[in-house]
Amino acid sequence: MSLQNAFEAEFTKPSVFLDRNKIMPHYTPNVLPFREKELGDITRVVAAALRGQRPENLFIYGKPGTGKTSAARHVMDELSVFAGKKELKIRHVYINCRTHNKKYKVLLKCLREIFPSEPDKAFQGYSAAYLYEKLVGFVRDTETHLILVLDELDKVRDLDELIYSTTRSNDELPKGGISVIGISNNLLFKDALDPRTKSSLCQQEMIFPPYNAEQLHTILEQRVQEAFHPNAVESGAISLASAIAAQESGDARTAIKLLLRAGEMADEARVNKVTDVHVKNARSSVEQEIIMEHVTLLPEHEKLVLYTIAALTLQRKPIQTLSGTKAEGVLYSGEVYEEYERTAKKFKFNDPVSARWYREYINQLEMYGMIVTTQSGPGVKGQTRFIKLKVDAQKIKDVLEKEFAGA
DNA sequence: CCTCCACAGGAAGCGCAGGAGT
DNA sequence: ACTCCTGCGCTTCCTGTGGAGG
Repeated sequence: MSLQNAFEAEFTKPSVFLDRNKIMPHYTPNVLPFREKELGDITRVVAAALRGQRPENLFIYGKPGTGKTSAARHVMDELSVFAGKKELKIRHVYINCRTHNKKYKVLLKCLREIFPSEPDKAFQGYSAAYLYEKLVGFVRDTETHLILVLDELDKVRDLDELIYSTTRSNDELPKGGISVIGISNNLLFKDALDPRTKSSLCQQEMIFPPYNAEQLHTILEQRVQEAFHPNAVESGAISLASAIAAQESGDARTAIKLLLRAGEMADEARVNKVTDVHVKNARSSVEQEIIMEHVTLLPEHEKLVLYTIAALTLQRKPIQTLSGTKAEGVLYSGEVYEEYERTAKKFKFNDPVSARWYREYINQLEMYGMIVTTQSGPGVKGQTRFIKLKVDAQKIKDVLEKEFAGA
């Protein structure tokens, strides 16, 4: 009866997973199939540092989930190991520019990586010029080849200045130097750059093409071997997952996510085999997950509108016959707006948006695929739209209720 | 047929934050 | 560091549309 039994049950609960970590989205595998050429190219560029030359800057771009980050990290890790063995002065710092989206933040992150022993607040509050001098000073004094791997480079606001700084620094450095490996998934981004920045950053450039279904299949098979128990995944499941991902974007990350969810679903159902049915269900689950992430990023009042729709949908249990026949879960545009006004007040949000803007929100929610609307045909007075929720009402309500309460 | 209803969605304009220009 | 400008979220006002009802 005790919790010990519950723990025991959890502990010994059978699972299709051998090592779940190996199939998490952020796990970097140590083999990258179909990227031999790309790995070789990156290696060739950075290998200049082994000969004491400054590697040229490299710009990598390709769609999400094509292995750009994994490839760059893999090469750099290997390079560091090799350099360590040969006692060469080569360092690299990986920085994701989504969170470090300004020159200052990049410099700061960089210094903290290089001087981890300094107290937390070191460098905080110093000017960008000071940070820059400190970094250049480090490179000069130690004659290091420093390679900055800047992921999601297009997120940096003052990129021109950042690139200019690193380029200029190399003129002041007789030995050692700073190189940049830039990574972006925005293919148009390169053309919008300042010409000087562009020529500096794109001394070398590479494109990572999307994977096709066949390649995704191989990638998944290999991951399955590491992450799942032998024979725990049917080959049909792998085929379906790779087909879905290939059709959607050639994105290895969604393919992997798909199998992860499918595995979890098999565990929940307490079966020891992952089948294509699990993958099929996982697909909608992954889609819902993406939608849920999307929901939390919506503007406040758009969330309120969506919440209202969810609440009304739940409240209207089966079929309501107030004035004729209403199909299940279908709401009038007008009644939703009225209820939304009340909801907004209930949660202490000052003045609700106008009815006009509310309609704009409805259009947006439809575009996101969270609701569908249909024109009111004969049988209803006036011209209005019927609104129907396309995602799990209870889930939406729970998530948003928690959020409103927290705020 | 005309009118009212209950909306849809276009046009203009307003206040604000952030980027460009100086 | 200052103003200027622009884009964005939103309101106000308005015209359009399809059915209900007299």
